Amino acid sequence: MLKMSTLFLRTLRDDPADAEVASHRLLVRAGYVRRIAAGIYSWLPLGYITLRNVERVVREEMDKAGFQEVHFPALLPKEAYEETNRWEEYGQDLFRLQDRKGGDYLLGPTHEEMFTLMVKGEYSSYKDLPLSLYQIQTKYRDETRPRSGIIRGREFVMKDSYSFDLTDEGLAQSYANHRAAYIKTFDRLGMKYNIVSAVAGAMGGSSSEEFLAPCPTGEDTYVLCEKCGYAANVEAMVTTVAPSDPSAVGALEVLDTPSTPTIDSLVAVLNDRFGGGYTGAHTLKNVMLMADTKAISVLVPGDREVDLKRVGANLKGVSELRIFEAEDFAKHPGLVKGYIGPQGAQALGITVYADPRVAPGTSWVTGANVKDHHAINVVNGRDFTVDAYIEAAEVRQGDTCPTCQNPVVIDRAIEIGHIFQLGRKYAQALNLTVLDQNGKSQVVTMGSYGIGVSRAVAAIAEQTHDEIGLSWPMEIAPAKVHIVATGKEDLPFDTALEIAEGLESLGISVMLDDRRDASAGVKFKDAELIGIPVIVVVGKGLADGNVELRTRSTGEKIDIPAATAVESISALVTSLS
RNA sequence: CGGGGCGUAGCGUAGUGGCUAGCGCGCCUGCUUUGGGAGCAGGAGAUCGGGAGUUCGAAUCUCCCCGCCCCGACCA
Repeated sequence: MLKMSTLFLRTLRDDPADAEVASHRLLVRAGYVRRIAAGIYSWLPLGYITLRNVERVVREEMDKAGFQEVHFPALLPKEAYEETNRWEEYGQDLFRLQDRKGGDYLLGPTHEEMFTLMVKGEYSSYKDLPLSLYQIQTKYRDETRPRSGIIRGREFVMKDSYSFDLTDEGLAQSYANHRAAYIKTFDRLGMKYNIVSAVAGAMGGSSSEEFLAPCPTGEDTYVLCEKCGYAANVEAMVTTVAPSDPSAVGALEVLDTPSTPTIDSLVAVLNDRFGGGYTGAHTLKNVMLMADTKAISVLVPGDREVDLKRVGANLKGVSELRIFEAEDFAKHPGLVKGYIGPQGAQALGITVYADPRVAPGTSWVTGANVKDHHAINVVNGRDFTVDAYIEAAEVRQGDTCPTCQNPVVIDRAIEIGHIFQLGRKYAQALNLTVLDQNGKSQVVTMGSYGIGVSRAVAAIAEQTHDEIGLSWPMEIAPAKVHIVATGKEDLPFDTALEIAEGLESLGISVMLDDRRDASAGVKFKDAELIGIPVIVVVGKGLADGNVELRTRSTGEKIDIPAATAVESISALVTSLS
């Protein structure tokens, strides 16, 4: 039983000045966490109980799914990470340190290497597979910009699992098992979430999905079709375009269009000359990018910007992507800034990528590759060649759903889980093989699955709080019932304690506000701020033999007889669970 | 890393060159009060983020450094 007279807790009347998002503000005000440094937090008793409750739910669901818990150190030698090249690749985000002998160590940002090596050390037969292992660990990433309190910290608690299979089909099954376990986990945690397609990324995994908790302060943007339920990370959103018939389009014509280096200026001149009817959507924007050391051109309709995140996510094997700079133009004298067209781009050694909207047969107004000149009736496939199609244009509210053609909405969310099929990258790099039925050595295929445990605490707070404070789902609240004793006589305090003991004997956790010196108002405010789902007030109602039962989330209040309070409270707890 | 804001007691803050750095919350003592962040009286608590400089005098002006928050870039 948590007794507020002795609980290590101090609530704050004012919002902390350095907290902006609700979860951060309220978790600090209600005495759950305290900031130690940017992105680094301490957990006070109430916060730590809540965090452990989330951990407990996650652990129970992983165990139920047949995954086995192990535990690695957070402090790791660099060797394994060198073999997979991540000592370098992870860059500045990796916390590195040295021991007294000058040996290089890191604080684990994720543990693919260690799991792979652990399995390699123990197993060597296909008969041992499939296998799924997990851990709940403190992870360290030296984020460029930690933010939003514990939503994006530099130290955070994560559940990471890894599956090991002989075949691709086996991996697909392990992936499905994890997906199902995640659904159960997040349902139990009382979260609203969407499962969205994500981009597998440069490592070539075939399937990847994110569990996103919708919330206005979330940092991930995703697309949702409210009609058919299609959901995708913005990077993974697919564009569908009806085919177009170019036969009616006249021949390419070059126009003298002085001083029109921007889409707007070009549209104005076109409308002036042809009597209107042109918009940015009729023009073709040619954005020049450097993909590592290669110059590429990306074609999008003139009314859309190129979304570099989408291009980067969909361009395989490119590590750095950036907009052309002055010196890049200097190296490509064939490109006339402001008047670039895709006609003949390949002859200049440029690879042409086009957004699906720039479909074969579509006709455009675009640069003529001559200063102050544009070309009209420029047809894809007739007047220029696209080397590859790639999702490149920004996604907008109202774009067409790829499965049902309904307009999609764009929403913000917090990423609380990510599952993906890793494939053989790590097993290959670290030489994790098993013998198959034929005695032949086979590289194992892996999946990797993560849940942000500490982040989930914040995400739940974001989704459930109201103007007056936190409001936890039953499963993770620091206690199920918060009993407030008011008045100056002993009776309410004695009665409250009796009820509390009665509940605890039924296995219902209780926080008892037994402070003699705090006024009723203070206790009520604290109870609302702390957010335990059931609040019981034992005070003046006792004169009529009653106590008051409140539901935190709805604000509903009813009087119940004190004599049968334990039963009534227990029933309410059950109904809210 | 680019842009913006900020740093004064545990928390929220006032104080643009001049007296002992002010106020509210919280904390301690006493009395009173006890169903919506009570009242009165007394009290403790601050090297004004750090360093250097200008000045008779610096929380206040100048320079350097550190830290924090927000937007963007970045984030297996």
